[in-house]
Amino acid sequence: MENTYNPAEIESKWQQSWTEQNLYKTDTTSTKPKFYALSMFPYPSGNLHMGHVRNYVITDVIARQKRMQGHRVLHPMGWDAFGLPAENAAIERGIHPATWTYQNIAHMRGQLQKLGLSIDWDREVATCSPEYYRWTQWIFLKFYEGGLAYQKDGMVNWDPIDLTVLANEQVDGEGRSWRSGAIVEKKALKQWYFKITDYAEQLLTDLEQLSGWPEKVRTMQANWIGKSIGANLEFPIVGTDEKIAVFTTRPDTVYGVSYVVLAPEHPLTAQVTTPDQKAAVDAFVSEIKAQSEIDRTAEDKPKRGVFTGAMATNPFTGAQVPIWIADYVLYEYGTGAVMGVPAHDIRDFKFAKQYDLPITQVIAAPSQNADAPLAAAYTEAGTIMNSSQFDGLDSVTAKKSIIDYAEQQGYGNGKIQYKLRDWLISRQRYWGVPIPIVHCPNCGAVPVPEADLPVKLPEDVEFTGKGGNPLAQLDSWVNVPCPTCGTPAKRETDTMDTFVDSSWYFLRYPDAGNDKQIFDSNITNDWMPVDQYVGGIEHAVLHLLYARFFTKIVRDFGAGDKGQTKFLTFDEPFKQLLTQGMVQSTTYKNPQTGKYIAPNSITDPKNPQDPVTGDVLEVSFEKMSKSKYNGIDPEQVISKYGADTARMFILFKAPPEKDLEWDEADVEGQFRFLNRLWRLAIGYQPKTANSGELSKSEKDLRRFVHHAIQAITEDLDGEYQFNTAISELMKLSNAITDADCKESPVYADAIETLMILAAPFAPHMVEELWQLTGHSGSVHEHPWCQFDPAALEADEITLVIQIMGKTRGTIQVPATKDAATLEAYARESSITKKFAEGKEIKKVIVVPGKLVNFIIG
RNA sequence: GGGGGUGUGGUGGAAUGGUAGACGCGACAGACUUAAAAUCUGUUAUCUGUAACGGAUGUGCGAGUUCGAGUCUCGCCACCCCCA
Repeated sequence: MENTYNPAEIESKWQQSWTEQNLYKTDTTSTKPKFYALSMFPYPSGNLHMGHVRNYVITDVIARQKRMQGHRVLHPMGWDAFGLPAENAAIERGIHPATWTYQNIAHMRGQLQKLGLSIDWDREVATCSPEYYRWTQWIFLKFYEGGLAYQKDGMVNWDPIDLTVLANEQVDGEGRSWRSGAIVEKKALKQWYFKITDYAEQLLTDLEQLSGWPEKVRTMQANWIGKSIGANLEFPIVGTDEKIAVFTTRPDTVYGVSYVVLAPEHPLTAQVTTPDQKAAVDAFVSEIKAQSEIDRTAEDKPKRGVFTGAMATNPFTGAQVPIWIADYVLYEYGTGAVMGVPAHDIRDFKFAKQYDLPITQVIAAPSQNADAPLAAAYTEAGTIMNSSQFDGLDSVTAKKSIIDYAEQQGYGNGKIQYKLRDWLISRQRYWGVPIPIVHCPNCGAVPVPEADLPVKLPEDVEFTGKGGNPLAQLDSWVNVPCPTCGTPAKRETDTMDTFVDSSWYFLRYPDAGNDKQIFDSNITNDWMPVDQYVGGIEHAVLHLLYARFFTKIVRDFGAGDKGQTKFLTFDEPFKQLLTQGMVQSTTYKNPQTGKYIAPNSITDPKNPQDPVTGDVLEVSFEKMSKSKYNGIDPEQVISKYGADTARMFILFKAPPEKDLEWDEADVEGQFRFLNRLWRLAIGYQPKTANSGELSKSEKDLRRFVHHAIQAITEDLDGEYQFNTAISELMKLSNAITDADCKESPVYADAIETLMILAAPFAPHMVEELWQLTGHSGSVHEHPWCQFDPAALEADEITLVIQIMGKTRGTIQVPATKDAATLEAYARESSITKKFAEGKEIKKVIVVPGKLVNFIIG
């Protein structure tokens, strides 16, 4: 019998064996309760990194434990396989994007398999395969049919490096592309959009259903949707019949309007501008086009604008106010026009100060010196003033009264506004899902008939990196007859944002092989919603919002002939969400030059110095990345210590939602623990039961075993505290080592329990031990342990004695829940006698099983 | 500026309002060894003390509630994230 722990050998052996046994094939026949465990699928960039490992190991432990607990588990994996890096590889290295992508998938699948994940590979999907994107196109057609996909001319975010359009969600706080990092430009283009704004209210209110999501993610989504309640008010333009509609969240301040602002792009801008202001306005408009949205709207940047020469009437006061254009007003938001109330809005206040516009206060601050002019905008609630019949109302009530009045008088109406804007899905790139539309000179935009799907990507394409979208240059693909009238027509050459692909993949896994329809709704409704979704916090807004949006739309498709009114029977796709923290590692940075230094060029890690300049380096933990030279390759860790050690380390080192600091010494610690576990289990012989009363040490060990079962089961139940679960495994292992009843069946039972409890965490090693210790079948099919509350009862307890709430010592007493008995033991103890000697005991607090507290005077 | 979060030993982190620091890492000491590695044993919050049992302080800071607060409440401070 082999008796040293050799991870490399046993891991590959069991990975192969499990595959041959089909051990992780999804159970589709039993009546067990279902559990859908899902990891966010990876982009096949070429190599697995530690973030992936953490993500998939967490999901795997959950899946394994749920299986042992008697669930039928769906635990699939796939590839978010469209996207720019494949196309860039094609341009740089002359490899076709498909070849590059499928090579990467094959390589990364192999890396994943080395982790010992209990994945059902029969359900693998790749979003770039025609079998998959056929249904992405089908969804698009349904969207189009339902008016949820539409084309619009718009000012779009243009990435000058990737030569494509980006969604708002893909532009970061500095106005840079999330992928290329280039400063995004504004460009007018006809683009395809999804009407996510139709679902804004549902996406907001249904957040309340998501009690299994981190509060943080729900808040971020709510902020992104950005609901505000206000009014559209109309300001007639003096000397014309036109009116300027403004959206405001503060109708209560309408009597304080001192000017009206149009967005520079607003169609009325050109119309109202007077001849003598035209030159200034035109110059300003062209200047604004170059600016990012962030620069235009940030509150701490100076606000700039130009007077158009025209005037508008405030319908409430009859006063005439100037019409301006300004950088901080965006055409896409609201009505593209705002009213300027300098006294009660920070930006308006700055603007008015800068251009010397009047500041009229209409809300009194509670503790304000009545005569002093405002030093800054007062944006809080208060009492209305200078507002005719509304004077004296509090501003919150006045908001509603003024909206009512505006509606009566025909000045405007109440309006709910969302910050969320429609999702721009057009991308001018090759490696994505072709939008299934043909543009016909007679019929306009014509959807490709469902029977003709998929519209396949052509393969004979040249990638030069020049001239934009390669698809648009491929005449043989572009030129097709119109599906309706047969006239020569042209295919849409835009492809879809890859976030479209990942917005519905979780609906496909339950019926991944279906080539007749997107999925059988009975099967998907059976498995969905996902019981536990695990992934990175970086998707808090983008992917998770889009996936929720898609789920609601697909739900509303209806199933017609099946007599169902809804295609999906649930509102939200992900019941529980776990956002795992980053994996960080040591970085060395030269504070003088700001450069990161590779660890292998540092001679003394305890006193790190720049090998070139000799400067003392800053040491910190940062997210692993190539540019910081701090990446740890999962494959190297696995080949050195084995996947089980890597799994244990990553789960033990930090709670799952927190950042994890990679530390080789801690990895070795886990390797040592697995070795101890190995030696412990390998030496035991199952004994036949000996009847009779258990000895004290047997009882103690049994209590320890059942405590561990309880603690680990609770740690894995919903809250997922893997770190404390593993510490319980260690404690149990320590207790077994120290036990002095090694011949007892209790001892054998303890070791067997330890193996079962450790199985989800270190699946290979435990499987090997299970077999070596004479068990048949896989430990992973063994039922999870049940704890016996009776076994937790101790004969003796440790009673804490407190005097005036301060712990003074402990005594061992026979276990009882009776408060009077416990108090009596405590009164008798030498501790109490010492501290309460000669004093009156005024009050006694007894917590059964825990403590006795004496209040003395 | 708004919203959310975090703050505990040398270190990662544990603690249903009930013995703060579980478990691990590191460090120190010892056993084994010619030696090292591996393994095993012990010590390890701070200050202080005795012959010995010990005592005081301690969860960012300051208040409060409570017999009792790392945990609950209020006010600060620092850092992080998201949105402006």
